[in-house]
Amino acid sequence: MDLSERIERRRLHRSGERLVVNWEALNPVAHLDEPVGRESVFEALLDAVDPLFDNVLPPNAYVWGPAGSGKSAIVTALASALDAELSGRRTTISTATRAESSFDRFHVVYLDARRATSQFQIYQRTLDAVTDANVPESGVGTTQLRERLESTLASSGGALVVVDHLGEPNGPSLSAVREAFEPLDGVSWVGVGRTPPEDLAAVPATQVHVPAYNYEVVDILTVRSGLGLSNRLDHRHARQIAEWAGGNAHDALAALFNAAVVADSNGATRIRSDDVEAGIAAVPRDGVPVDRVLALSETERRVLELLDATERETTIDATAEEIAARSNLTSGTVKRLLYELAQTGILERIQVTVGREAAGRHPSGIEPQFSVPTFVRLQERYQ
DNA sequence: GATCCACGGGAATACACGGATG
DNA sequence: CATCCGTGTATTCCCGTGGATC
Repeated sequence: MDLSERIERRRLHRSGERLVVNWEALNPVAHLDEPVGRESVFEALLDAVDPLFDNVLPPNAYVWGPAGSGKSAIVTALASALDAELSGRRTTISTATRAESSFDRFHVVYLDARRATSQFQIYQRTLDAVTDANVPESGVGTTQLRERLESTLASSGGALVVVDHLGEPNGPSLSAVREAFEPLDGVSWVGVGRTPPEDLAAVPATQVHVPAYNYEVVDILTVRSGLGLSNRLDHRHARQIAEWAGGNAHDALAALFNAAVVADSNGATRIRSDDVEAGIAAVPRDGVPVDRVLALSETERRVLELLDATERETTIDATAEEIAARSNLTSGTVKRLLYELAQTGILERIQVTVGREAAGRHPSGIEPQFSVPTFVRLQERYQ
């Protein structure tokens, strides 16, 4: 640490200034109101929903692109902007004439398939978004909920439902969304996923391709760190992270977030090279986005938190015992959960040398496939 | 009483390996 | 030498139960 940095640190310490002034700006799971550098994709999306501006339901559509290309950032921004725009005026999209005061208008609804995993959830959350009335969370059948959604849509102005994160393990597929909304009048939907349309059956004809980021990742890091840090992120470091991330904005932001966590916990007032290295090292290549982990059930998240404090390089069996001892779950259940998490890609089974018995199938160990420090930090914040 | 869903528990299946068999 | 078999684990799959909600 050179003298000027010492002085700077002392000054900041005295003034109570912290490295991170806004964690939310660095949060790789959160999106800005105005995504950086995706203007042409925005235009293509607006073309896809263009009939809306003539008060006509647009055809269903499919938005697709690789991991970390900003699909979620774009569609969340678009959905809320469109909904706000359309809430300002009544529409005549629906043929129904019943005049209801507050929710008699067209809605644009954003659904996260990571959280709306069943057909029940899809209806529940959609209905909740288009009505002011209380929508039951359980105790009522899926059919009943669909009927209620149908009549609500008929009396209001209809809806465009954007369903993000399609085709992930344990989540609904594009065809599940089609089946859910096909029987309903007054709904168009936009599916969002990674799968190329040629690998899907019965894809909507309207498609928007979101290509991977390229040079824009540096800009994203610059904008985010500008909002989140009290000291400018060195451009060299931004370039280093972007280069490593190879166009995946999620991974780049996770690395930046981790670097900030390390630097902050060391009391540093700026992000240094070592922080960047550590931040990058904690994000697995071709890993799973942190939000998928945050969307898991409370029990699963607890297991993953405890897993972080567990010994590495040991068998699943031993890991499960250790976690079970610190939770109120049985080791059998923990073991099953760990296996399930491995099946969905959140953990990966690895070869392990310890504990190999003479006979029988070889045990394996497990390794997280997501950015652990990011998850742990966000998990704490969101509790 | 109905409904959805998370848990727990355990049955069924897959795999590894040494030894037997063709 | 290639396959099959038996035994012991690891892993997957499935279903009943109970909490929470309406």
